[in-house]
Amino acid sequence: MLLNLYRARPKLHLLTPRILSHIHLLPSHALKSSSCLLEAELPIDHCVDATGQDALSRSILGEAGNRPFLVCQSDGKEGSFSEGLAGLRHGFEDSRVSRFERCYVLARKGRLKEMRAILRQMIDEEGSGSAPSLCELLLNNFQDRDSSNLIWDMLANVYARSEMVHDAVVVLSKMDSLNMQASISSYDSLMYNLRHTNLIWDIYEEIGAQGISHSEYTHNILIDGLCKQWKLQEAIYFFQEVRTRQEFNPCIVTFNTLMRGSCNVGSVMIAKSFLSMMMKYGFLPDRYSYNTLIHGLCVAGSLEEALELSEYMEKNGMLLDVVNYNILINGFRLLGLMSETWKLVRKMLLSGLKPDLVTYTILIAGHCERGNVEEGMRMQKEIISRGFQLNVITYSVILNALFKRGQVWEVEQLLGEIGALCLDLDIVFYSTVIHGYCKLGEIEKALQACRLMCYKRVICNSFAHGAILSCLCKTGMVVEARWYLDHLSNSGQPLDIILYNTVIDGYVKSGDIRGAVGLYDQVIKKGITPTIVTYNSLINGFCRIGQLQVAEDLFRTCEHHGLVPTAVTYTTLMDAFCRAGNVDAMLKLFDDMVCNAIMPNVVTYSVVMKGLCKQGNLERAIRILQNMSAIGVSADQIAYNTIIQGFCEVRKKRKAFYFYHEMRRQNLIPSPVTYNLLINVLCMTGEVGNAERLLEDLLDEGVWLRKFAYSTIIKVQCAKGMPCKAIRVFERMVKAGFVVSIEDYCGPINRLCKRDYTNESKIFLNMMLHAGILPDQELCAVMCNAFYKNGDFGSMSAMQALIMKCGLSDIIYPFL
DNA sequence: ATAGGGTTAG
Repeated sequence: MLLNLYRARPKLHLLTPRILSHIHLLPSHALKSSSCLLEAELPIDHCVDATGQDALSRSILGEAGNRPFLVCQSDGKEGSFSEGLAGLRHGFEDSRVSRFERCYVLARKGRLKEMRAILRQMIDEEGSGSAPSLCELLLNNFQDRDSSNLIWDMLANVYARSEMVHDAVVVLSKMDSLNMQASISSYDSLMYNLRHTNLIWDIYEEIGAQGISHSEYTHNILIDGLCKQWKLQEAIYFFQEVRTRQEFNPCIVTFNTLMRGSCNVGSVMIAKSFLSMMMKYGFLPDRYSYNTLIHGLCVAGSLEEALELSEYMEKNGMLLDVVNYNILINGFRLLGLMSETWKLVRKMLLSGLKPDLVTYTILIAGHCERGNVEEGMRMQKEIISRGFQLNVITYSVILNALFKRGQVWEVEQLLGEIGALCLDLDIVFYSTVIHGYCKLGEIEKALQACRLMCYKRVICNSFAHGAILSCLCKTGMVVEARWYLDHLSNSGQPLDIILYNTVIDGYVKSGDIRGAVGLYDQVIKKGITPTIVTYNSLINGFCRIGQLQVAEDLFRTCEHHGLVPTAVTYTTLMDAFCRAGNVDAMLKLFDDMVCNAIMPNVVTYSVVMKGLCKQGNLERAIRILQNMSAIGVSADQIAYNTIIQGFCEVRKKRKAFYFYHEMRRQNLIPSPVTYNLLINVLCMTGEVGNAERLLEDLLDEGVWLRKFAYSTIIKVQCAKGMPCKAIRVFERMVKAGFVVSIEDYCGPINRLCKRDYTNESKIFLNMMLHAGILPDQELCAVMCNAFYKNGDFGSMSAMQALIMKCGLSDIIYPFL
């Protein structure tokens, strides 16, 4: 589906402000006002943004659509859409009335299960937003009948359970106005479906106001909701309150819920105290109690205690189940101990349990995180061969790994597979894809995923906003990113610092330090606490414009604010010092960093090596390279390029090539920059032949080179009087698909003219004209002068004709 | 009940 939609969807423009204004989404600001939230909870057809307009969905669903009858509008005419709808409506009436009739019969006979099934089916067919019309139907056709209260209540109940909370509320309020009382079960269901929102309190109070007595579930639902909203304090307070007022008898589920809530906010201690409280109440912990605590311990990194607890559980006669094993395997994964996981899997198999999709997902995620994507992919194949259907979480994990590895082809392949499965893709999936494409610079693809997400009306959250913002920044649309951010902020959503960081960095990257500082001021004004990342970006911004003093001041500022500088902070400043030529200051910072126990990483070491090379201290640079791998930081492409560049700059070819081979021995793929450096150093030291051979070898290997590699050789060949070879390399360059410009011809022609290879320079000129590029005045002057110097007056007059034709003014001849 | 996504430096 995903890929199909990519192709089939009419191409919208880049994310224009008009569209952007419609993809801000409701969830957080919806929490503030109940009416908005109810809109937000609805499926796509009834989602309207704050202004009540929804241009994007109109443009997709057609102007008339408040229900997604996509088929009806296939010819694009509004008229036919409404007619089609009216026709469908008409046909519905009878069946709806007769089905309600059956419900009344069943209600009278007390066959409530069958009655519920009919309502369930009706609501499934009608979809969300159907409550007003069903209520009207009931009012018009079944007023004053027996069992009405029951039918209405069941209708509210079924809506609530089908997660159509808005419709459930419509039915309940209609009931209220008709003096019918709803059951606690309907209120419980509604509360449960609103448990992620503030409205949970409103419903709870409504129950009290209606004078309906609580069920055994009511309090538990409220406590669970508060825990889900990370409001542990509030949950505990409510728990104590109703308990002391003796309105509530807690059960095992209550304690398990509170334990999970405690663990989720990182307090295993509090969870443990609930466990003992539970036992004081005379409850024995069940499987859920243990699993909750074991999970909490694993997430907190206390794997040993988690293992002890699971042994204790086993000793108490409770066999470990798949969930339990999964929790423990995940505990190993969280500590990066993938090599230990097979023991648990084996134990699991020996006790007759089979790993499930969750087990595999944990294992795949773990392997991918440790960089072993191959093993992850192997497991993917294994689960499929075992007959599992992967779900959206597993796919997200794998996609994320592939994106991080830059394996675009595999990504596309997998997206195609997923598209064919008609999975319901969720917000995490989309933000993974958007971020992934963004990082790879595939902005158009990122925007496509963005549009698809909006089209599917998947409600955006902070992660997805972040993905959109970084996408905009990366395309150079910082102004739009800022606009988007302000728009989010104005709609009342509390924005997290990461979103601000993204845009602040966007400003920095576009060279707009004032924009960056301006936004930083906004952050402070709003009372949002900046993070070290905020400062890192600002420091980088000032470094880029050469204001090192300000950058250093900022560095002190974050220490004052109690923020701990990271390797990025140090490395940014170190690199700035290095560029400013102050290698000693760079090394001093490096020492400070080590003294402050901030671990340098591969980027830091590369900067240090760059500085040392700049100082001519190549031996020490080599030692850094050796040391870093000794302490477990493995050198990457750029680290090797740095040292190779160091040696190239002092023309030490042997050493440069030594590290090139070393790089390949480490299974690192040299980058185009590596080859530029090597070819350049060969050319600069007169080894044109070797440069040519290297080029040939690389091309034979299928290596992708930059234009620089070709043009460096061409220039030297021309300068050394090898025009024929130069022409051949030039042809290869064109054949490789590079776009050639006038400069690419000027280089060789200048050099050939200088050495009086006028005939050969004419070949380059012809190739250039053939490519549709006209010479400029400077090039004509160079050539005319060369022809004049060599007495080639025929060519001179031909050149004159060309000058006229190109509309260039007269040439000044220094020789005349 | 258990599994997935974000910002910064060479």
